[in-house]
Amino acid sequence: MIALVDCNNFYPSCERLFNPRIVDKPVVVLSNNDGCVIARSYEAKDLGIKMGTPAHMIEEQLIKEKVAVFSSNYALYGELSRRVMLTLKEFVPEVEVYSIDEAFCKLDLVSTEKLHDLAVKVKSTVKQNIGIPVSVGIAPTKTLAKLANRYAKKVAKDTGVYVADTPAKIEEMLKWADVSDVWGIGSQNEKKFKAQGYHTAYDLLNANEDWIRDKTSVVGLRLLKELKGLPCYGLLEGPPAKKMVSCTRSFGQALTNLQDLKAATATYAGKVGQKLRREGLACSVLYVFVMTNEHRPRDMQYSPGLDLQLPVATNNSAELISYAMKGLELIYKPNYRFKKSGVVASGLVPVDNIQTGLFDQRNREKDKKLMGVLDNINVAFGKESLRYAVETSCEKWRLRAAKLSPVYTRWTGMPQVR
DNA sequence: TCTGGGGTCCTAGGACCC
DNA sequence: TCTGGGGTCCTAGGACCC
Repeated sequence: MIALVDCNNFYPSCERLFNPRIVDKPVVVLSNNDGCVIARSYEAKDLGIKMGTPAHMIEEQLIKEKVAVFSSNYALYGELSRRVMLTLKEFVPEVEVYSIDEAFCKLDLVSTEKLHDLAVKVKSTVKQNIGIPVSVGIAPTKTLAKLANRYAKKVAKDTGVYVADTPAKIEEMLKWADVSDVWGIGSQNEKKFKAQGYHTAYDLLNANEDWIRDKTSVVGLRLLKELKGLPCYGLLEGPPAKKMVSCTRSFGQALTNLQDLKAATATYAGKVGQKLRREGLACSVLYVFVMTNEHRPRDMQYSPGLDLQLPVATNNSAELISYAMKGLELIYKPNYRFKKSGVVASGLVPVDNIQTGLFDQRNREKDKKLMGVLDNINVAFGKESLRYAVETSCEKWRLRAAKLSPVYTRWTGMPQVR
């Protein structure tokens, strides 16, 4: 059996933890740049605030309904997530951290009678130790466990736990679930399934496999098997090797001139370097892109990108920045209002496995030391203590984050009592 | 009237996830 | 004026090889 433990309204729950005044109030958390709503408390959901709604479109409602609004504070959420996951690992040895707010746990060693009690215990311990409410769904496969978790949240609310360990309990859940509730069925496939007359997850059990295969490829077939209780996905312990690393951002306001774009994009390239070094990886392909604002149809649109093949795989910020700048110069055209740019590294290889080039001029040992120093200084003295000149910080493109709460889990973010 | 077969690799685009 | 960011997987089709 597999459990899916999922934090309830994770980001709002994190904000509430250090701000008891908003415990019963509607809370929303905004995306980067304070753009749109990406997390809501139950109270905010009840007000009809939808996921992904642009904040500026519901500004009046937020004020009128006295909704507590926060910019996203990933440093805080990441730390609380880490603590929740540590607590889970005290109960179960095999835990797959699936995302910032959920984890699969393998429960093969737990007898059937004890599953429910264990789930209840996990839930109360996380609440007691960390302060974050979670729901637990238990079932024979990952896909069913996801569904059981949803069922626990929406139907078995009193306990927040649902154990789908018998055919009857699985059937009850499948008959309740809309096809769009199933893990792996997004909006496109929802349309296809419903047009064919499949509305609930239960309807899918008897669906024609050739049809499923034709419309949704092997992905759909696996999903079907999982719904029938035949596991296709095992527990993945430890994160799988990364295939790409990126840093892309919308700007606080549109940028037109090359210098501003360079400043922003160089910063992203530097960040990519940092991330690669943290993972012990180097990249052999670097993709750079800029984008105009597609939400402004009357603006001229131009969203080019360019792949650069690097002669020698690298994670050196200076080198990545210089390639990114070269790419940017090639794709840049004046007079467009650019809203976003980004840098994506792929062709990743472990650093100790880099093929050196015959004509390579760089002193890579020296580079490595320099990057080590750069990273250490930035860890010790805060994020951007040391950076390359081209990464000039600039109010024009800097993200908006007007409603950022403190990182309460750091010394500098501790609430003070006067 | 007739135009092989089998295979690999790469890429763009679509769909999905949180 | 204001609409997020970071990922993964699969497929079809083209290029290329022998």
